Amino acid sequence: MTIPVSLAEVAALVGDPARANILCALLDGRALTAGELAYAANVSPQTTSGHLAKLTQAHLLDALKQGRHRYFRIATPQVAQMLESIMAVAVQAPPRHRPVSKVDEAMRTARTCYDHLAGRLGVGLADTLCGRGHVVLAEDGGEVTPHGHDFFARFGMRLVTDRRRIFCRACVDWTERRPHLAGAVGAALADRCFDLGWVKRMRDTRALAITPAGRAGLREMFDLTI
Amino acid sequence: MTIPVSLAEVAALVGDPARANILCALLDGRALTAGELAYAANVSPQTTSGHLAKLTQAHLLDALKQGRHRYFRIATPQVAQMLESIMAVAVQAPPRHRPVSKVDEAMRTARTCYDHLAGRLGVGLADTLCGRGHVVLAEDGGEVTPHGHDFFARFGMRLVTDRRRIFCRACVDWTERRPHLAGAVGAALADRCFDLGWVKRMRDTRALAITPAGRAGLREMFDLTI
DNA sequence: CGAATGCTACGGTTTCGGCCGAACAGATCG
DNA sequence: CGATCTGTTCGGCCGAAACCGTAGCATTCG
Repeated sequence: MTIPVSLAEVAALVGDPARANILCALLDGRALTAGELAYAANVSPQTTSGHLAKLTQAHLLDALKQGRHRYFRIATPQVAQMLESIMAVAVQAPPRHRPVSKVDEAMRTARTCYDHLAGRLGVGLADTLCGRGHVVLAEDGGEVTPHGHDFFARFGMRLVTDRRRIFCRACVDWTERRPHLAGAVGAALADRCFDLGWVKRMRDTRALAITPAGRAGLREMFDLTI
Repeated sequence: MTIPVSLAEVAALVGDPARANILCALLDGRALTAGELAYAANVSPQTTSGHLAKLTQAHLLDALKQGRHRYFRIATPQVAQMLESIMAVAVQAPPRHRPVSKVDEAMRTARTCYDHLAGRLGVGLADTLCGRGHVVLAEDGGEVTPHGHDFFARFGMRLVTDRRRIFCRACVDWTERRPHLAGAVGAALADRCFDLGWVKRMRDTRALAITPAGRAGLREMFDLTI
């Protein structure tokens, strides 16, 4: 019975509100300092320090020392996927009171999800790609069609055939409750959108701003108006 | 900031040892009574009752009343996948002291994982299928090749092209630390093995017994000796 | 070299939640 | 209709852990 024990240990780590805030803040893949995370978690730096120690000891986070700062980031893609899957359950579990805040509204439009795009933007892209037969998505998997490979190449995406992350994966969007594109394909798509200057990161949030160029490009290439 | 809150709530539910035991006991997809779950969780029936109330209220479990018993089971495949992904992190997170017990040894050989096969058996099947080019597996996705479709048809599996679960999925095995077959294909493969009488469930555990017929069949069809 | 900054270590307080004993509600059976 | 079994509710106990204040160590800057 050693399995449930470690299961509970990891889940308990995520189960604390302050630590959940920290992990969510790191979900866009960037590395943040202990101070920034303390602000994100709404607790004092001392308390945050303790939490960060636990999270790194359990190898949920990586710590990177740089000068008098310490940068923390999600340790492995598995950890990010774990958090995603918990969120997928969390959003549809309780039909609870869920007030819409202003920040949430921006997040709902477009945001990063570890290394790919989510929100209305992410779901919209996935819809278009599905509708045109470039990809096929289901709740727990996905596939790029030959047409899709051609299209992605024309779009300027380099699909690396890595041994560890070949495939595209569906990730249930926790605001739209429908799948968006994740995995290697999702990451490449997001990279390309950043390179083209279609979207830009905003300060202090995972929400993304869609630039005018992005608006035009999305309409032209993907029939998409957000 | 409503997302991290619900994230923490769900994770905290899984984060209690007793509840983790309950969820693990239900991971093979069967429905168990409150009493059986109390035994599995190693706590009193009263305590278990409280835990079960919380889990069903959060829609992690389904409750089914039948006579004077109440049967509980995992509510949705998403919940099962969430638990799998947490375990995937849990096993590789701490290089901790991990004593090998006897029960664990049986589990390590062959067991069910929600609705598909895991352990040395599951990993071995995945290896063979990969090696022969019937499926391609990566850490976060998978694909059935045309040859694979033929082979599965010859093997007597009915691959339903359901809109919701088309694809095959890799599930990182927490004992072997390598992927085994999950998703619709994994479930169909497991079903076929049960139908052929190759494996049988054992009492009070998710471990599986491989029958003599199974041993022969696995060697003949899959070059596999467990 | 002192001062300021970023982070961590320690102690004490407080709150939260798991746990069991006892009592209660339905269902089944003789 | 009592006896028994399964499961739930209530009340009180107790331990674990989250939190902050104070203090201490490293790094950078004036």
